[in-house]
Amino acid sequence: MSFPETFKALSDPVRREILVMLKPGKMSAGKISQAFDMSGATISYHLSQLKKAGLILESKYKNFIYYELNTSVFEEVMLWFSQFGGNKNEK
Amino acid sequence: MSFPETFKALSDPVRREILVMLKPGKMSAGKISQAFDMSGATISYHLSQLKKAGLILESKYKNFIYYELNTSVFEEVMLWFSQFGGNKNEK
DNA sequence: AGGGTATTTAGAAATTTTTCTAAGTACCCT
DNA sequence: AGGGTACTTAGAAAAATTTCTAAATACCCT
Repeated sequence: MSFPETFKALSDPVRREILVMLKPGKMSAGKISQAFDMSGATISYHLSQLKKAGLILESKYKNFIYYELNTSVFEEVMLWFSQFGGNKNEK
Repeated sequence: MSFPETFKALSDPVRREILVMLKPGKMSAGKISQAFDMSGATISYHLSQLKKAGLILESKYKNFIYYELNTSVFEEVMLWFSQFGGNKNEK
């Protein structure tokens, strides 16, 4: 939820890859896990970090837990970056 | 220089604060150091991380080393974020 | 040249992060 | 109910990061 947490969450390559995987839409923890050569517990840990940072949302259906991007938090981070004038689309 | 390095560099609060301090322009290592309750060696370490990440540039004049933002790398990071549609200014 | 100032480098301690295995929880489905 | 699947939690090991002090480097200036 807090800014420092969000940046910490974004600093790990595995977590960034998860975010990219979620671009098309919801995906279950197990399906996400399959993409990595790591234990399910480790991926669960990364998902919890992303969730704590507010970057993803979770929902349950049957035996599965689905994760999806929370785009509003991305906007906040973008806003932080825009103070450095890096935003070419700025007026 | 590499993407993962850049995100790692941005994950630390001290380093982000340094970046904000550099917005108005060049500043010497010593002057930056004064803003923090840490040894000069520690700030030097953080500056080296930011430099390695390409986020800042260094130049020397007399007995001082000056650091300044390297805005082009910020743009690259913004670009990464824009894939998530977080950029409100996008066409 | 040589003392002084600014900053970095080295090496080690402290802290945090990442990862694993094993065990636990929760829900599905017959 | 009870076996099975999906996922998380706990606890510990391994790895990476942050910080410090002390020493080194580099340049200024008289």
